[in-house]
Amino acid sequence: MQTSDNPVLLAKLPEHEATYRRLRDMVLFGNMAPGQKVTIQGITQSLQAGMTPVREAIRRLTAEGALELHENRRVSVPRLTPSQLDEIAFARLALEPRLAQMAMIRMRSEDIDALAAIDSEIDTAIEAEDVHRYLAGNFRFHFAIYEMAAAPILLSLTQSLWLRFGPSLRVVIESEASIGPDRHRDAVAAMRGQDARALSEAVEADIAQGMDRVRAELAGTASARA
Amino acid sequence: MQTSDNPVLLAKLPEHEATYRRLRDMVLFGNMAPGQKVTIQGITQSLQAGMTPVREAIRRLTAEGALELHENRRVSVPRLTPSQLDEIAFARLALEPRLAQMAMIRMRSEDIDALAAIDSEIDTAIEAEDVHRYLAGNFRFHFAIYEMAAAPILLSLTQSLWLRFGPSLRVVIESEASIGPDRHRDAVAAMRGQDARALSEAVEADIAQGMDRVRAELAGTASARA
DNA sequence: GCGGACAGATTATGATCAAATTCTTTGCGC
DNA sequence: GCGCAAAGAATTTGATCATAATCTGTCCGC
Repeated sequence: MQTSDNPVLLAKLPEHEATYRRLRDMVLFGNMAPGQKVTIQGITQSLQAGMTPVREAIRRLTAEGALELHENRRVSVPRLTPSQLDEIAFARLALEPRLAQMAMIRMRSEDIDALAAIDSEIDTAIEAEDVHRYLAGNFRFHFAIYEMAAAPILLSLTQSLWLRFGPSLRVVIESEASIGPDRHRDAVAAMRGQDARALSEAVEADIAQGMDRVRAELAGTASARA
Repeated sequence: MQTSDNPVLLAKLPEHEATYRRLRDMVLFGNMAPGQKVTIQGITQSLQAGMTPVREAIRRLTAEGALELHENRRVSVPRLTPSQLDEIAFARLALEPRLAQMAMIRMRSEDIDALAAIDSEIDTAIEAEDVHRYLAGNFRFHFAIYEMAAAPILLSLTQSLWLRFGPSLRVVIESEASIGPDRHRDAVAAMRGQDARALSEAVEADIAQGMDRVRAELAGTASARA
């Protein structure tokens, strides 16, 4: 799965692929709210695309868990329950530390430098309070690592998980909670030292921290809506 | 995801859903060979369906990893590499024992009886050398358990994994290797005794056994093709 | 309340266009 | 004259669109 989204190559993509990526990025980077309704005709107009490509993109995202079909055959952005969030946390903890370890073995010094660069971009995004760039940077940081693991199946499972909690991140960011310790920096340090154990712990801590923030915010909005 | 495929309800399904399930079952139960080409017009004719439903079913299966898109935008059934098989085995071992444990807690005595019944159906299918019924029974046994875990996200990840190694099962069966000890019976016994540890071990052993058979066969056909 | 018509949205079909593969033919060199 | 290879035509396949048919939910009138 291509995550680098080079704009030069993006022009030559087939319509359904371009539509898929635009919708996916909206889901991934907090541009869609949990519970939001998604209509084919709505997307058709807002994205200036035909009906068939939109249909396909929606089906694909639905299969990946990013969107949800109701019995009425309506489509919406899933609203996570605490129990589902636990499932995601469990699966992420099972997959992502492994991916990171597999990646570390294959990593060159220059790859680690690139990761550090991404991480500092994230810091500037945080300072500028640019939510979209923060989320995009965070995604790039994690998947730049995971892609080096050369484990396409585990990677696609992980991508599916990120798609599922993506919409919930928006709310987290809006609350501007405490950022906490920088687990990315710990991870980079562990990779520099080829310390598998430390890397695993850094990734686990990052996941736990992120999921906890979602969990807290989810509880907040749930009570607010009730 | 509906796996019980009740034929009464199946008539009322929308075309694209029915097409999806037929294709999915073909993938899952060894009716498609790894490497086989899948053309949209070919499916249109063999399944007597329209073009749009077939397109959607293929897109959906592609998103789930059951089918593979090439750069030429052609579609085929993936041929697993040993490394990918390791990924699947790792992910299965991470997810399925957990699902089984979650399911066991919610299980009633009658549910366990139903599982035992499925398992004996499997035995008769083996005696009759009915490959399709054996594979379908095996699938039903595992997912009857996993569905009781009430963990939809972990369930869909697991389903994606089964879709990926489904086509490779055909070859395994053709070779009619030794069946080995019946891990299903061990699992049922563990559930009867509410023994989480034993259940986990039975599931792990069943997965390891199954994956090993695929691995051995995969190595065989690889050398045969070389 | 109950029922039916209406509006909005989705599903499904078939046609049309574009891309890729295959096959054939043509031309060159030996 | 023979064989290889490149060019091009024909076929196959995929992508997109416009449209018709179907379904769902709602709103009005009784």
